[in-house]
Amino acid sequence: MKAHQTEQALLLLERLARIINNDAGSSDIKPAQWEALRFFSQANRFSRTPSALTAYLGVTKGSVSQTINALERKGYLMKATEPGDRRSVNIELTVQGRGLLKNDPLQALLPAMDKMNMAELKTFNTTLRGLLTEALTARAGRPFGVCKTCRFFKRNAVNGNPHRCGLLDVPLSVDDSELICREHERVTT
Amino acid sequence: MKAHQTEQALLLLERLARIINNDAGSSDIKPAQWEALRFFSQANRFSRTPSALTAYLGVTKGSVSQTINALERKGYLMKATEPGDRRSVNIELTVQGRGLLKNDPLQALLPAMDKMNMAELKTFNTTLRGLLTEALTARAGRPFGVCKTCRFFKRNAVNGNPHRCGLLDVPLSVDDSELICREHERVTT
DNA sequence: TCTATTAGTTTCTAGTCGATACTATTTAAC
DNA sequence: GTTAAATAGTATCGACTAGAAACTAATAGA
Repeated sequence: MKAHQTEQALLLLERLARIINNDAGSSDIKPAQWEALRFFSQANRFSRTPSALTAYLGVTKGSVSQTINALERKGYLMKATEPGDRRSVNIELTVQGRGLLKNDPLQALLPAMDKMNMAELKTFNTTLRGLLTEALTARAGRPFGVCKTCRFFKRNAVNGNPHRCGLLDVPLSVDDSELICREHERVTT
Repeated sequence: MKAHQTEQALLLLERLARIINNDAGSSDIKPAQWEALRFFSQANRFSRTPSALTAYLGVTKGSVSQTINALERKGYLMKATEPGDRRSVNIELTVQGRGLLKNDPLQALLPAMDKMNMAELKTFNTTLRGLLTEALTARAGRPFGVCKTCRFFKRNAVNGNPHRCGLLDVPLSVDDSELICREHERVTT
């Protein structure tokens, strides 16, 4: 009985995954490019680099390099050498890039989510997080996550810059603390 | 507050989707080829055709044709002309093809699912089904599903062949009724 | 019968992805 | 303080994926 439900879940997940992953909408942006745009729009300043995207997506750096080049060619992001470390590249979305995200095809799922109430949504998220963690550990990936749920996050450390990252030992603005970080380690409640 | 949970759900879904969709495991089988294998292993005899897979995946027939050719080349399936309609092709997995599915990389998610109890699993499935339906109607896709949950399914119609499909007006074995059909329309309880 | 539809294939172009080999820069070791 | 190792990224190759468009062959309909 439970085996049947499990089978169903896998089947549903697989189909949903395919649609989410594959539906590039009507624009000239391919699925992998959408994922890059989404990531860079949500990553904090330590994570807006090709290597962070590489870790996030779990693909090789060669693939990421090409995807980023394609987006740069199309004018949706810009690359700049990091002053502190001239090996690394900082990526910033252009106005066009941010504009594109307003029509993200992933938003097609919003109506279905609106039908859920708060409790259902939370349960759903917990389940998804469990599955994601399982899948990530199976391939030795990092979970990523926003600063304020990280074990290195120090709230109200100094005034002026309200928060602080205890790992990198740098100040964090309120905006920073809402963004995704490659160093994120979930706090173990 | 709810907006935040929704955002989280989308983020989680996207990452999980990427892993599910993209993890081809260690074999020489690519993601799209896995999906084709999974489909043909679960499709009933009306649905083991290139066009059914085309509808299921929501891609163009050209892509499907290539994927099927690749699998045939590798010896995981066989094509045969349908006697009744010589335009259409019937696809049958080979022993090697079925053997491959025993090591489906999607099984990496099973441990996480085992942690769920029956009620959680059912809730999860309902949620997924809602999302899938939403996503499918947005792109005018068919839901597919197993015969016994179809509105055309007639239980115990005749003896000998216990069940029957009311749409195609053909007998169905017990095995048939457990398989996925392209004509499936969910019964509206 | 002539036409439209349906099932599939082929070819083209753009992009994805792993693997491998490569450059440039920083860090660590001695 | 130079040399070695690690890190960030790029370039190229081959296999695959995907949509688009042009095509063949078979069936269904007017």
